[in-house]
Amino acid sequence: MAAERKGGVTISQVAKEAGVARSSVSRAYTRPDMLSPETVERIKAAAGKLGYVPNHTARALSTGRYGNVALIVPDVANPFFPPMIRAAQVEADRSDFCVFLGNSDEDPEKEDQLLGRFAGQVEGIILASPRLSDERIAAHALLRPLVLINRDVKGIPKVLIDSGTGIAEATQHLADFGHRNIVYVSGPSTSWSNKQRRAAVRHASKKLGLELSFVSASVPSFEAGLQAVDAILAKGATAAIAFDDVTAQGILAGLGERGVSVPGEFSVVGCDDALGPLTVPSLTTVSSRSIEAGKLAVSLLMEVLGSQAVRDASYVLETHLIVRSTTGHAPRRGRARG
Amino acid sequence: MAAERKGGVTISQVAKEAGVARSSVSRAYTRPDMLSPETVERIKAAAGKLGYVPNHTARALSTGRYGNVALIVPDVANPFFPPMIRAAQVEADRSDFCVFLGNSDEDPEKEDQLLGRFAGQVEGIILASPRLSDERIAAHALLRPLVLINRDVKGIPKVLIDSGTGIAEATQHLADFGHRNIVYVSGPSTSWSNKQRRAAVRHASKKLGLELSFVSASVPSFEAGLQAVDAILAKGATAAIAFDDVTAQGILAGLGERGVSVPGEFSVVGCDDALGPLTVPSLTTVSSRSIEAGKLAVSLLMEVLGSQAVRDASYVLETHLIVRSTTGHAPRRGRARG
DNA sequence: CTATGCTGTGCAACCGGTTGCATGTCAACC
DNA sequence: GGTTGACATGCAACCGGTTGCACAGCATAG
Repeated sequence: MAAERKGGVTISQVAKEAGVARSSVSRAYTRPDMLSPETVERIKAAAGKLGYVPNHTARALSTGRYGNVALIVPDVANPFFPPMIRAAQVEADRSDFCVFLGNSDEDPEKEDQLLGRFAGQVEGIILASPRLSDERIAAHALLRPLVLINRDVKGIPKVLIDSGTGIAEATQHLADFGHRNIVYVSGPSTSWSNKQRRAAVRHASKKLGLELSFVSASVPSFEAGLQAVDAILAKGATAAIAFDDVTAQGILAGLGERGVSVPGEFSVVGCDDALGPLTVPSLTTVSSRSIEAGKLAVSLLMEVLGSQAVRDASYVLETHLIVRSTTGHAPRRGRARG
Repeated sequence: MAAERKGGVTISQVAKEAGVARSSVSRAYTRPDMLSPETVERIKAAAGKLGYVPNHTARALSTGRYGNVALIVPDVANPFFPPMIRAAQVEADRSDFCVFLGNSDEDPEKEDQLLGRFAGQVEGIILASPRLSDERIAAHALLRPLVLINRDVKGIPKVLIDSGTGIAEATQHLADFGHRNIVYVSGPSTSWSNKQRRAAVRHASKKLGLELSFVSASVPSFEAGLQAVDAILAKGATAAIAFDDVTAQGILAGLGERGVSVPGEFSVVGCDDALGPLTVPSLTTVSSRSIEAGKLAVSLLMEVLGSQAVRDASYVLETHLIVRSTTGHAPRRGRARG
């Protein structure tokens, strides 16, 4: 309870107060079993009296264990990431780790820089949906423990969200509703997730005998979705599966503008469940499991830090379709194009 | 380009390589003007050859300048915060600072803990919309530089988003459309922003001669908005201003369920512009300026770090109404209740 | 030609912890 | 009863930088 001055109480002050050596104070915290119970007691009492708090930084310097991890994402403001960040944060907390957050702005260069800046003060790094090349990722992984989310690089531990399963369900769902001609509105070509989703919808359509076309919304945004609508309608489809929810919302807005009712005349499926049931009408989508991914990535990293051995573990999270209000029966006859 | 081993190159190795003392290597980076240009040159060359990178942690230990700041928010996943976090991140980056992110889960206790955990390794902390008591905040501020966002504690530098101006515009906007009876759907009672918004709508209504009632959605969530709808309609109002966009979305959904058309029969205004134009119909709302707030808070913190003197600066950000599609003319006659 | 001052560099202490090793104590064992 | 060993604690070096001070070299002033 003593009034602490700026900078705080040090181990030496506690040692003096308790009448022991500095090393004993240190051990009272790190290996109390090495000391007699009474000594520990006495030291803790002195520490409490002085308001001592171990200095994270000093400890890190001598042990090399920083007690920090970094999480780097392409865009904090993309609704896909915040839940993941939050989960990672909570999980790290359970191990008494602090989380550095980095925002790469979708820029590989920036990502590289951040990796460097954090390097000196974290024990491990989690890279979510990295835009960096496989080579650079591998190079960084050589220097310090790295865990990837939604990226598959040989030899590096990773957590993958398999949106393929959910997309397959979505395709089946549309087929069940009688849709015979659908469109996949694809996202960034460099995205691992986009590749996976595209492949899944193709595979499922083939199996179900649906006619499938592709429309590209190079960046996943509301505007891109909006602009894709004409191309989508031109394909003569009655339903669309979008790369993500934000794109899907754009598509919905575009359909609205053109007087196409959803789900009466056209069905739309999103991906990532980034918006929840918040929208009107609420979007049928594929669960993202980003929360579990964040949590898992941290615990995987902790595992790697514990034993050097774990290298190259992979977790794959399956996803599922969440049916809400933007999908319904295919219109009786292929609808007249507006 | 030399192959670095885990742990990295140290100042001593560079010193040996360059044939100088360790202190000179240090000075080559921190105060090159103290050294002859050739010496600096030689040291940098040696450093480059060895792949030396100054160790952030060691430097922090001896200087007390950590080069890190912490940002603590109540809920990363609340769409209000990610843009702010992102902006803070970017701004910190410009000063070569790294950002720790803390998530308090809306829990004062947790917030206190985080503050403690970060204490040892950051130079300053930004507390966004804290749930902590004024006393605890003041206590922490005594120990280290603190900047607040959306909280007004005497003597502590802060950035306030004045949603009052935007709310006043919203009220005027509704009055212009002929609404005479409106409802404010309030948020958490402990929230500084909620108090402010409530006061603003009251003040504006009085000035404009509008009839105003209150409905409480204790937590700001989609469900809370949904559940508030009956109470709102019971007031006989033709328009509602909600504490935030998420609540507003809930209200829209509830109105939809009851067959009340928006904006034909009822107008809704949100606050924070957290969802952008993504929704259908797009929400009329009050800009949040959370991006500027994040940026400003960091630069204010940097200022405080630079000179001990700045204490107790305040920035106030005015907000404005963003008109989209959920507001319109009041129905001719007070609508028949559903 | 000696006193004075400036410049560039090195020495060594320090930041606040951790940890290998040495020392001292005491009980158990042969 | 002296040896052995377990246990508790202290000493001092170390982590990788920073920085006050001392000192050497040289130029300028008196």
